[in-house]
Amino acid sequence: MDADQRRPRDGRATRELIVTAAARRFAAHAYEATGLRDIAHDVGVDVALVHRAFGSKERLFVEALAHAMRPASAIETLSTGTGAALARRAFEDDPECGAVADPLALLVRSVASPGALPLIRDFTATELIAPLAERLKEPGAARAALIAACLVGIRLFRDVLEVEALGDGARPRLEPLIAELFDDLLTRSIADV
Amino acid sequence: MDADQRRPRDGRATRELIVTAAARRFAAHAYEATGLRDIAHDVGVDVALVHRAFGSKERLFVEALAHAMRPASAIETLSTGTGAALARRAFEDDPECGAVADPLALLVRSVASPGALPLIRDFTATELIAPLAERLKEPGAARAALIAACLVGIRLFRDVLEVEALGDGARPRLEPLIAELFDDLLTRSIADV
DNA sequence: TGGGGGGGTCATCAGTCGTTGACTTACATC
DNA sequence: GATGTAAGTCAACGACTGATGACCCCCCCA
Repeated sequence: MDADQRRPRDGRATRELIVTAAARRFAAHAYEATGLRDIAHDVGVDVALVHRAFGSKERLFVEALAHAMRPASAIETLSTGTGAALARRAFEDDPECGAVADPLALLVRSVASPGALPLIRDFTATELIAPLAERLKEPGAARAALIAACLVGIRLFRDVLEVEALGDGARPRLEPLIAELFDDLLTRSIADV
Repeated sequence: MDADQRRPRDGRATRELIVTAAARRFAAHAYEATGLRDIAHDVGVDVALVHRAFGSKERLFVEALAHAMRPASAIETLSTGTGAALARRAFEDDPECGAVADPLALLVRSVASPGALPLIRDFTATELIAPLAERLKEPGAARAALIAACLVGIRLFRDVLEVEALGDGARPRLEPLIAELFDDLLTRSIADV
């Protein structure tokens, strides 16, 4: 962008820039499809610096994931929200995350990327499902996982596969339906065996 | 495997072998993570042959997708089935597909793989949602897309992310719940605007 | 004012990938 | 049995990836 005026040599600041750019790249394309060189170019910096600042691409990815999580409302919305709030997340990014990428978008894009898989697996279990689970009535983990799975599935179809039937045009009719669905999952009693 | 005894030089037969091996590989790992060399090795053949037989990796992928679809019951189950039958597909591969890989597993693994994305996008729209849609009551496309999205989401969490809460242990409690969910999606009236 | 440490760059490595074209071998046909 | 054609192999290319290590230079501190 602004080519001539040099950025001050501030390690912390550029680290922040890199992680933000990485989060955006990873959320817009998949893990494999995003090169360190792309991220470096966004920041206006050499690849080697990106690599040395985080040690490896994988480390940078988890850092980006954590960074996107930081405006903690992301999970907050998911765990305290009603079915309606959850249904909203099926159609749009968390508005609270501002400049940072929505962690849900990040997850959806890079799920099934072999390199990112173990990272996302861990992230999903400890950061997404576990905190959500302990706020729901038993069996919390199952409810949480089911809701998260459907949420991810819908966003996958909407954002990645761009399925027409789930486009913005269908939102007015579908969002209430999905809200009811999620409310069901949140509250309906689940029979033992 | 059997190193010394050569397979007869039958182009059609080896083509079949290649496409089958490809379907299995693509269903077990992601598109990007599967190399033509892996597939060639499975069949016991040179990479160049695999490539020349299908023109490109992408062509081989769509061929594998179509091949997995062939025991057409895959879509049949999805489109004629009740919520219970659909819920079953959330927990296991279509038993009808036999030696061939379940197209759903194939789709789940490679969704979000940048290389496979346009192919899967097309496949999902024309082969999965469209035939399913025309058998459901209005709005069929929306119902179909929603069910498919949740199905893919759940299998993604189960098979790829290996989320514990959706493991086989939880199946007895969850499958009926999911069946009710899908029945709702199949039949519940959807309000206009 | 002069080191020194860290931010930043550069060239390059090692590896993998899909792809290609020239080559060899088996089989079916006359 | 010669021959044409398709099946299959081999070696290599070019592009791209993440990762290194040597290097430069700015800025702070003594």
